[in-house]
Amino acid sequence: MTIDQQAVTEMTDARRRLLDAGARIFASQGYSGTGVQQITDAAGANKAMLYYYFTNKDGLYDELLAEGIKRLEDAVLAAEASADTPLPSRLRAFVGGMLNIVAEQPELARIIYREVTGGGESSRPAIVKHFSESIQRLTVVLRTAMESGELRLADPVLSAYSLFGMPVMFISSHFITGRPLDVPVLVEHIVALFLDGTRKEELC
Amino acid sequence: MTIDQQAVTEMTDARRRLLDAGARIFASQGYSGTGVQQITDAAGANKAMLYYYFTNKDGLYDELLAEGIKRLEDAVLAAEASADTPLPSRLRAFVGGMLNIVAEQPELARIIYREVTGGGESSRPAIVKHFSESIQRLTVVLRTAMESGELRLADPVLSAYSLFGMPVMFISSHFITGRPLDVPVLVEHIVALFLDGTRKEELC
DNA sequence: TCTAACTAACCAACCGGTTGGTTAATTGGA
DNA sequence: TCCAATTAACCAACCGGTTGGTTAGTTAGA
Repeated sequence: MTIDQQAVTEMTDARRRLLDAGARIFASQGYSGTGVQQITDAAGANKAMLYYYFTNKDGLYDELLAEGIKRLEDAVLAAEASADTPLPSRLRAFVGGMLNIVAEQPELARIIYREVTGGGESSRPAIVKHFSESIQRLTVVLRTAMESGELRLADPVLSAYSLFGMPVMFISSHFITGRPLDVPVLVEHIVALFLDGTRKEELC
Repeated sequence: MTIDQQAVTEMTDARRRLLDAGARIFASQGYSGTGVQQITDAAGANKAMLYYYFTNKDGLYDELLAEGIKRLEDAVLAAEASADTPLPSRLRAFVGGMLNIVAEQPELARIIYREVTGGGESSRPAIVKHFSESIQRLTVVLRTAMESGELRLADPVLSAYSLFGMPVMFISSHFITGRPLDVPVLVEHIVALFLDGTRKEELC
């Protein structure tokens, strides 16, 4: 058992180490700012191993992007498990999902959000696709809520972008300042602001 | 007159061409993704000229950052000229200022926002400083409005981040999709959402 | 003549990517 | 059971090209 496990887990050990080192260094230095040698050194592997497992630098990067996107989509699906709960809790699940990934997988998250916020050097199709699908999915939720009278009539697409922008802002700030994210507090604040605004006197 | 103007404007002509080309290429490819040769070729200048005028690649980049930050701060100051107008119009001035710079100086704006959203390879001090000052300035406005009863009591710092995040999201989306920004519509939408939220039934 | 503006040619270091080959385990046929 | 063939995993050395940066010298206008 121990032998088999070692055989299975350690066989592709270098591969995993390359992915981990790549995630760490790409996250902090970006794509062009990171050298292949730097990754393989950090992974304790020979440079040729990167080409053996990932064909080239882009291959490693793409696999990291795919891993990150999969994580994000899992969170979206989990949030959609709350599809028949009231709108506020659905929004909480969505926003909380976004923030939790950053807390759990900060390096993958940073790579992804660098691309999402236009920091990428060339817009990767996989990112653009995921991003526009997320906005669209959120748009549908909001439009439905408008039609059922839960939300007032407004442009659901613009509303989706705005809601999306708030957690992204906190995430960006977390990356550049290094300060921790208090997820429950942020979720509550964002959803409350999105639903009820900040003005005291409301038009009744 | 023409001679003097030419002397003044054309003397440092290569310098300006380098700045322009640098802005264009850094904006689309990022710092590490851009080569010095690429800039000087695009500027129609010899490579050594970049070192003559800016000492090194970083010098050019820093000057572009400074130029962009100055632009942003001019806009903030212009927005603060409306300091004694009602809160909604002050917010409109602030958000409109952010969006207008993107429309007017898209290349400088993209370089700046790449840094702001954590897309930079290393957090440049000038950017972090400008960013935290902007948030702080907005926080003061919101806190004052809360104390005077215009806004309901909430965390003014979190509210400032959230308000900031909305235009930034539209800006990011504009950079990656290339779709134009409809500034007046976005300003109206963002300020309305920030003040009154999206919910239909309000608690009175 | 003096100096600011400009250039061609050059450099070491590094880039992403390849090569040819070694090692150790796995497989399959006699 | 034993051995030959195959395979996955790994590595040192190297490739052509590009990087940021330098230098020594030229041009042209005041």
